Amino acid sequence: MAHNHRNPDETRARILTAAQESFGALGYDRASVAEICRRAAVTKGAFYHHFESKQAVFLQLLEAWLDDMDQRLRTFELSCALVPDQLIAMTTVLDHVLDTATEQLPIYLEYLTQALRDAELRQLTVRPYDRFHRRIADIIRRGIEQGSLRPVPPEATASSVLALVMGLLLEAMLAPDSIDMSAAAAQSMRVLLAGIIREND
Amino acid sequence: MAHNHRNPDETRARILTAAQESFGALGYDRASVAEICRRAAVTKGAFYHHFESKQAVFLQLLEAWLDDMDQRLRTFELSCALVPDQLIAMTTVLDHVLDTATEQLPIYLEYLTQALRDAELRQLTVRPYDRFHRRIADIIRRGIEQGSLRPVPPEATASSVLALVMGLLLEAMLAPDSIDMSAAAAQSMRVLLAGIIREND
DNA sequence: ATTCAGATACCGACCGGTCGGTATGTAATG
DNA sequence: CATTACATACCGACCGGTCGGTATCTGAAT
Repeated sequence: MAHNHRNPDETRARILTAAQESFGALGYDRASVAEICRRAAVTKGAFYHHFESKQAVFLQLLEAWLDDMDQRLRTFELSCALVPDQLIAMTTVLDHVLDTATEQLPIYLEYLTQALRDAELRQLTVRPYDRFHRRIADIIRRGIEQGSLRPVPPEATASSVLALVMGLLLEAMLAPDSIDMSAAAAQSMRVLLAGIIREND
Repeated sequence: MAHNHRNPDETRARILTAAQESFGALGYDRASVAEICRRAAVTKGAFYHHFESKQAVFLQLLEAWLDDMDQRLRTFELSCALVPDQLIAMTTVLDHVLDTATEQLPIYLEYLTQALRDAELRQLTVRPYDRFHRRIADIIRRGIEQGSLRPVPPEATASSVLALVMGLLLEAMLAPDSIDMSAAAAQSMRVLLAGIIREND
């Protein structure tokens, strides 16, 4: 091989990138460590020097992705004065998700199914989801306080919003070429908002 | 073995059931043919006598599931005079999915993830999905005609409805013990409907 | 400035085990 | 007796992970 000896950071990064590509293309089980190493132009020795196991690599990727999503959502925390506008604006996060991760999303779904079978892994996966949920519920609460939303139940409504977002994501994966995602997302959010907005005109 | 020699139909059914359980519990890749056979109290010979491959079994289960869903949705075709009531009623399909298949839900997710990667499977999955979509769009069109819905774009709104349903399904898998699913689904649908209903009171 | 010890980074052959699938046999059925 | 319906033994590919070894670097003692 002798690609660029002695650059542990870059080696690590290459392994992670290769793993992400392999997982996305083949799924967790079918993406073999050998394949990942091939793609990263790295030997198994290097792989197991930097990571404890195949699952550890996947976990790292998953956490990084969730952190990225969380950070992105946080940027919209106080972006708009009016809550409805903010929720509409947040749908643009979907654009990024689809742009950068359309290929990777299936493996995160698959991992989710595996996490559902393991109590420990489940917690790890569900916690960020709950964070999203709480964040959105807070936003809705704020909207109710400021009077831009009707007094809907915040938690249940947050569930609806999240469900809508997740569903749109699924839809985009199933029919990626059908329509403009950002428009569809904004439209859907507008429809849903129409039901909870307090009309003051 | 000598369980009940010479009952091909039952053997076939047992294999399918065992496969569904195994896939649901372990996922497609980890659910080995040997494990499926063990669970079905059947040998590999029987398995490969009745089915061409492991994937063929998987495909059969997938088609059966999609057909079942489609049939169930069809029963609501003309159940209610008013379209909003009909859409609310249709959320009860989610009850069935959750009631009878809580254990099997992961495999449904796996159906999706596999379909996302495999072109052939994708078509197979997308077609019924499109059918659902068209069905709902028709219902919405009917609602607009009968005046119970505002003149929203039917296709886009159908996407929103479907996305909401799929998202709720995902949510139920993530947090199955959190709340009553049927209530949450109906509530979400009501919120969404509030945005497209024509108020005439 | 040189040496050298120990840590770090990496190599690649190899291991036990599992996998989907097959070849071949045999017993029941019609 | 031909066909169907299984059973059993087995195959080669491949899997995640290990291990003994090597190359490269760091830093402290000389």
